[in-house]
Amino acid sequence: MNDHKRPAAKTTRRRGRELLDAIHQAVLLEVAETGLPGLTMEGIARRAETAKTSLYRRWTSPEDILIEALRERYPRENPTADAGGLREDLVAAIGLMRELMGDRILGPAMLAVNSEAMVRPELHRRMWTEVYDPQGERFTRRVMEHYAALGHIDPARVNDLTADIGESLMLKYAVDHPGELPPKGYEERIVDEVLLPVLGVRS
Amino acid sequence: MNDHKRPAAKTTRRRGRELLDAIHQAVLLEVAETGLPGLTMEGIARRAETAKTSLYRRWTSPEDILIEALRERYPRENPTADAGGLREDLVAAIGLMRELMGDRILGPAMLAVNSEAMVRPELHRRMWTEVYDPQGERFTRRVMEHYAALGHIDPARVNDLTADIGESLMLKYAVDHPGELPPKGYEERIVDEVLLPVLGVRS
DNA sequence: TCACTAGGCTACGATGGCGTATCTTATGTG
DNA sequence: CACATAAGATACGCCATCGTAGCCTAGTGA
Repeated sequence: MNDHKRPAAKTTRRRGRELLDAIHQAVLLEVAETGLPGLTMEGIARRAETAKTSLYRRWTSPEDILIEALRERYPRENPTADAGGLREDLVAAIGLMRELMGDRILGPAMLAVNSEAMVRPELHRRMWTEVYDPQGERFTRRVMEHYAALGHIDPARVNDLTADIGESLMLKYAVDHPGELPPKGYEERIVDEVLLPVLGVRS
Repeated sequence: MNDHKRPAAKTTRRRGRELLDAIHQAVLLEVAETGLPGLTMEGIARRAETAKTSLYRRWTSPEDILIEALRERYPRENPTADAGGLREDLVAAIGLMRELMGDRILGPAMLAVNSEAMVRPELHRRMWTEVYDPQGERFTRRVMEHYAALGHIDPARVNDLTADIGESLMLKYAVDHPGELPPKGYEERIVDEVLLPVLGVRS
């Protein structure tokens, strides 16, 4: 059954950037579906419609592909502190996390990776050194420090613990409601009912 | 080399409770080490030093064994509200979570299960219906409601969000510091710096 | 236009888990 | 003490992934 002219889909051979993007896409979809431990070279190859050998030529493990994909795709948003006052900036900072969770591809992928990272410290370290660190992060804290410097809030109230509250509540929501996003207005509630009181801002 | 009395280790054939306990122990250790997706009938059998067939006789999947083991071993502590006043009770309630995290066997096992559950809603549901629900839980909330009923705090401040803060911060600590326990005094900081201000208790 | 390179295809033995069947034997009960 | 039952041991065919080898070919750029 060998045609002289095969169907276009088969004759077009992707290379370089195009192929790389397809593989990155594939590894993210794959990990979202099967979980990190279920991530396999064959699976990635199947989904990317490429050959296993092509993968082995460049990477030595599924995890390497994944980390590379994440490093490229992970959002590097620049949080504009002082965009709308303390309250709005806090809401926006926490909202960044919702955006990530809500991303149809990145969201589930990050979830899968992070849940593995809880159990594998090396992976956790790797994510920080190879994915998160290059970007910065810690938005909420930056916002808090900004307004503390302006004298709007007591600097003593800004620390590792208080800066973590917002993200931790979003995280817990994800843990308690797998596959769901927090309801509309959740960030606002976090800010109004928790963060502002903690920062000593009276409503 | 056949003594009438062989070495206890080989001649003693465990059954019933004794064997069951060994299997439960094995599945917990196993899942802590390999993660839930790595959990396998053969692995459990090896670790429990029993035969794979003995496992298949009673269960149909590694996960079933695990859930059963968790249901039996999961602590069913009765939170004594009103043991030492609002602050102390809150610290104690959050401390229950540390106890669990610190348990050398149950801690890692729960971690592994929960991280999988984030990605597998059915597992999440199963944990709630078959492990958590039978016990009650929601300690922090119970404490808060107790003192709200006494008029010590504003009932309006007690809700799903505020009741989650303590556990969520402990959870985030676990996520950010795999394999570590929060430092001594962490629960106290959570209560003093976050919960009390949120509940409107002035320090 | 031609040669080189990157990508694609197939096959391979190895490993390890799956779930089942079959047989042997220890152990507590009646 | 004999027996029914629960536990242990061994073996099987099946399947998926592993990582590598060998070869083929499309696309690119000199």
